[in-house]
Amino acid sequence: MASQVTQPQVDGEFKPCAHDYQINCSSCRLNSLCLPLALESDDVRQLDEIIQRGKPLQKGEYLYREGDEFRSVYAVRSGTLKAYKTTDDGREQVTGFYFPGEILGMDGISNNMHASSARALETAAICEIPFTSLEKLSASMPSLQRHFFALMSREITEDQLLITLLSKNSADERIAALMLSISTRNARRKLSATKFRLPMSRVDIGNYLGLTVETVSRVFSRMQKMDILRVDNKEIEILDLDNVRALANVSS
Amino acid sequence: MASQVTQPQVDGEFKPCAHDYQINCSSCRLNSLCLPLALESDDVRQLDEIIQRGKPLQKGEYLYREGDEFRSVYAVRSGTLKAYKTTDDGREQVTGFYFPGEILGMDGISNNMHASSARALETAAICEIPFTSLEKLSASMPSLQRHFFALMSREITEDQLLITLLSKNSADERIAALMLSISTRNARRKLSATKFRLPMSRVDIGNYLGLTVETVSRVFSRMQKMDILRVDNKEIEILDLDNVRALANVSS
DNA sequence: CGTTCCATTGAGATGTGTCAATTCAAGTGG
DNA sequence: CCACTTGAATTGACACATCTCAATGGAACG
Repeated sequence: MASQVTQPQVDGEFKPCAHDYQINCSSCRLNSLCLPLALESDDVRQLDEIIQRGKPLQKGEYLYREGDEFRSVYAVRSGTLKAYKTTDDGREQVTGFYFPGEILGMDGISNNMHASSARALETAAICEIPFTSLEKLSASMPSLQRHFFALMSREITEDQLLITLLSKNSADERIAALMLSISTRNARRKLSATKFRLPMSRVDIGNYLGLTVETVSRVFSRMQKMDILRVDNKEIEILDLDNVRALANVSS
Repeated sequence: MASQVTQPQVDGEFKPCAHDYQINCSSCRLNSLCLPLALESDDVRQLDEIIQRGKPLQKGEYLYREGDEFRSVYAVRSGTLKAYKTTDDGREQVTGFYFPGEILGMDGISNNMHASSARALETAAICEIPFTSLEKLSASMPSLQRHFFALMSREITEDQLLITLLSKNSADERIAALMLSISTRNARRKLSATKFRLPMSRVDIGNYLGLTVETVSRVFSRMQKMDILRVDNKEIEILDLDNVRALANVSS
């Protein structure tokens, strides 16, 4: 339902990243992270043609909702989104955060219906990739097919990492792992690996990591006291990356 | 490494399910659950040709190990397997149990390397599906491509279900959910939904669900006392399926 | 400047883990 | 066939990490 409107429109608050919204894959500075990763420039052009670029999503807006018909997968161009499932008794489970260059929506393929909801944590620009077109293109473009298989496989391994985290690790370790994950993903985008702003609330963090808000808060305080992290509301500075890595104690 | 030997060989203990190990997809009684699901009979024949059927795995034997080069995905024909990751500090995390008709190994695609290990919980017959062949076939067979995308997507949604379970549910709810899952999967194979033998140990169950053996045992005892389950070592009888469903409180 | 939402901090409750002992089941060798 | 060994499962007592409930503090916004 609340998916993309195709008319581009520049938004005030979003200006800092003042790209043309009709940018194409070839010139997108994320193309080394995103779907075009494995493609020749000629293939990129074909991919480009099926991608729909809509107006940015505002904070809180839905990209798709659980139960919506599955039509497309989505690449984040700027901003951050969270994906979450709603359990039968109405509680939420955040299943992932998605940063620029990352793909979401693949859980909808199996039932032709989105298995989770996705909404913007801040203003976000999205590339919509209609799935039937992607399928057709994949059939004639082995590297794209392979790359898309790989993307889905990566989603699986990442979910398994989270499963391990939830199943085996303490609150401190979970928070450390999340900080490390965000740090790593920032670094891939050539942003600071040690200083960043969390786009999500403490509630979302707790929800994602299977902890209460209070515990999240206490862990942050504790780590601050131990000079591992500097926490100022959503601003995070990792003071001792090795220590965070040791605490997280996951390969990622 | 310890993958399939292509020479068929009938194994004594395994006799109860006395199929010809050179069975093909068309005549496999699982073909309505497995990869051939969405295929025309002509397509099934082509799929058949790329599938390698090896001699059964004995209890405890590896199908593949974490770090092995990724070459194939695998369909379970009989028996049960568990997949698990080993964390940096040497602990295990069971990420899934695989019953007949189910596919495993897809987490290896993204890095051309298996991200988890898989071993037989009991004697198990396996169909090996070389991935490069599957890719080629998929490119020319849209329904196969679509179906394989769907399978991977299902793996993702199932992992997300487990994430929710681990993050939000009590020990009782987790056990109930697992019992329900096994029950449902049994029913799909036309087996009893209420009476079955657990192929995995209490340790594996606890590991999978993020609980200690002791807790698993206590929950079983508690449920037995409440006349929800009858537990005799690995033999389980669900006495009150509705109650289990209510406890599990997951859609699955 | 008040309202609202989000984050922090404290005190006490509780579910699950830890440690330890016992029972049970399944081989194995004499 | 029985004693012995070994590994799996159960049960109990206690500890502790995290949750719950409640109050306070701070930031954002109209």
